[in-house]
Amino acid sequence: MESTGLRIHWQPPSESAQSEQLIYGIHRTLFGDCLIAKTAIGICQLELFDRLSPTEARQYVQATWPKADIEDQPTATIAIAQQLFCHAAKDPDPLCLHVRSTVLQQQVWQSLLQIPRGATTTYQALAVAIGRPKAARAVGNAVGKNPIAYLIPCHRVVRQSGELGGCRWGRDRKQQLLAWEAECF
DNA sequence: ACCGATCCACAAA
DNA sequence: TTTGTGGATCGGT
Repeated sequence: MESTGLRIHWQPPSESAQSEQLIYGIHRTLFGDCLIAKTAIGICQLELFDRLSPTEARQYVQATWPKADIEDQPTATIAIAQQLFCHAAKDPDPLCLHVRSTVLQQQVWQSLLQIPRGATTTYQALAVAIGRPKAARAVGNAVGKNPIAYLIPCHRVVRQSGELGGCRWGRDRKQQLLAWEAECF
């Protein structure tokens, strides 16, 4: 319900060479240090870490977007961090995402957006949903490349066997997010 | 050609 | 019952 306003600008990887203006900030949240980066178009990165120092953050963002002109500007991202992990966020501002993806990644990530809050699905089910029933593993790879934590809810995907499955930002964090969502139902 | 946020069947303990 | 192992699978680099 909170994802009513989520517009996504998809960009093919072939355009990855172009340089961009990019600002970012680190913010303390319930789930660790949240790194948020955005372009003029929208949020292009949203990742969670146990701890992320300012220098690490800068290096990390620069490594992810080698051609971009980046600038630490937390005042521009703090509002996003605040509205994200809050039950009572009423009238959340519509957010815009700016993501670069392959065709499969776009299919998979769009499927992720349809998993309701508090629910989970499996890598296998996602594979079936996009018409590639044998590609569970490739789907897992695509899920694992999601650069927008929480808003594109990759944490809601578990193994067919019921095991938790992997997580780019650590299994603990995946577990935390799921527990939190189950709780505030 | 190699690597994965997978899955399944089947063997061994 | 539980744990381990090997093979199938397939997109990304």
